[in-house]
Amino acid sequence: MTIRTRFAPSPTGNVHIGNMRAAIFNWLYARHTGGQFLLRVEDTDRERSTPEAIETLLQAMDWLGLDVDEEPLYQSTRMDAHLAAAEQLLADGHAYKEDKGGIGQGECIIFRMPEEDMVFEDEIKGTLTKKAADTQDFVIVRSNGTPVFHLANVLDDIEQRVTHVIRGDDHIENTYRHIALYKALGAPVPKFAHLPMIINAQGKPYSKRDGDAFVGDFKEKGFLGETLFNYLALLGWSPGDDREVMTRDEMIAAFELTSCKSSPAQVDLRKLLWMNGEYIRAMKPEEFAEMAKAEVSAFAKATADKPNLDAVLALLQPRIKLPSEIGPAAAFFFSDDYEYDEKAVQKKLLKEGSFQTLEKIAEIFQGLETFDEATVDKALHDFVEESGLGFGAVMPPVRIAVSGQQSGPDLAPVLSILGKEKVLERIQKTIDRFGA
RNA sequence: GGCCCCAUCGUUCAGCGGUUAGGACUCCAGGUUUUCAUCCUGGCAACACGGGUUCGAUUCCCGUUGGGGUCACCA
Repeated sequence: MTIRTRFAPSPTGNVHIGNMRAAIFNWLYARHTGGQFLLRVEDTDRERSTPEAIETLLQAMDWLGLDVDEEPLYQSTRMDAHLAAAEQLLADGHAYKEDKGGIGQGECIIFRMPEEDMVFEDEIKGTLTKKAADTQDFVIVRSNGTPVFHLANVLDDIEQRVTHVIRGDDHIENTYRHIALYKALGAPVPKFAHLPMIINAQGKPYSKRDGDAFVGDFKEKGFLGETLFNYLALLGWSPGDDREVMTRDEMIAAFELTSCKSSPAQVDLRKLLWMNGEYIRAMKPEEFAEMAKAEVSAFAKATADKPNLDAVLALLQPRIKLPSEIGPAAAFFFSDDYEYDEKAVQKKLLKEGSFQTLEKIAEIFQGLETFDEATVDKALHDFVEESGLGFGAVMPPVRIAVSGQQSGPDLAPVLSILGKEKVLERIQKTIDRFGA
């Protein structure tokens, strides 16, 4: 039997990472078993299920690489089928009508829970049981004639021939109802796997009400889809060994429902950030350049004598964890208008001998035939040695002079990329400005 | 409150009766002969508690405590 899993979100606003994590596990399991991964959009709440929300959802899935094997099923198209099933349930004596009062008017259809105790084998949690006395009949069709979640959800899972329902463990209580529904409908009961919740920094599960942790937020902040996928996959699951940064294929190969944990996990933004850095460092230079394009577009093309962009990016790639760090780090390469970091100036530049040093360095650079990295590096080292000043007295002033910063990539390549002329110009400018 | 689920370093993932309880993130120290980042080395840091079962429990069972879920004509 081909395994079929599904992701069944209601497109009400943004999808939070708890939901998306469930989607990832469904996808991973389908891919691992060579099965199919399906999408069902539970858009029966017309108020909140807007086309924009659906578009946002689809984009988030695409960003994470969660490809589906069949056209999405839109639940709103299934209302007739849902109601027909409710009528059948009524006819079979599995449901009855009642006026429960309340705001509604008239009768709703209520499903009759079986008298027996219930038990099922959860793929993750193990044996789960419920006494008949602890279950209650529940509404499947509202008095206004619309189907309720439980009915629609089960019917659509039957329609999509879902074999494994993998969802958050906040659905455990629902599962007893759903199993009863499957049986009353005469449909095979799928396997269930209940994932532990992902909790926020306050220890509370993410929910629709949470104002943060939307998938799109992570994209906007510059996290890569691959990073979030990998990180989320590791929340509640592990390959059983010490691997953490893994390729998609490795995760697919290693994924098992039985190796999922059943205790909740908290998102650690610091580790996510670290992992993003890992993915960025692993990028091919052209991929990194593509990503950086937007970050440097503001200044990289405007300058006629701009330095080699590829060289700058090569210097930056190992140093950043988010694309947003590229712009600020690259700016001084392209603009002479860089700001001088006040603290750096105070601490490292306005020191005894700094300006004499800068003048000497300028003199030495002036005499260099070529200005490639190795030459510049040698010149710097030779000067340090001959002058007896030490690196700490030489490098910082030079760095501040050409970049305004007290930290950054290795100095020699920075100088080489800027070019002799620019470097001399900037050293002179710095002396004029602060050395008087 | 009833019912249900959960419980290893601050976080995360290992451990599935006998281990110096391991890896990763974070943090700290040192190194890679300028800084920051990377990289390398080392370090700090955990089995919630109490009973059992057992020659022996982090591991199995029960209870306590703590956390969470669920009890809708929401999904």
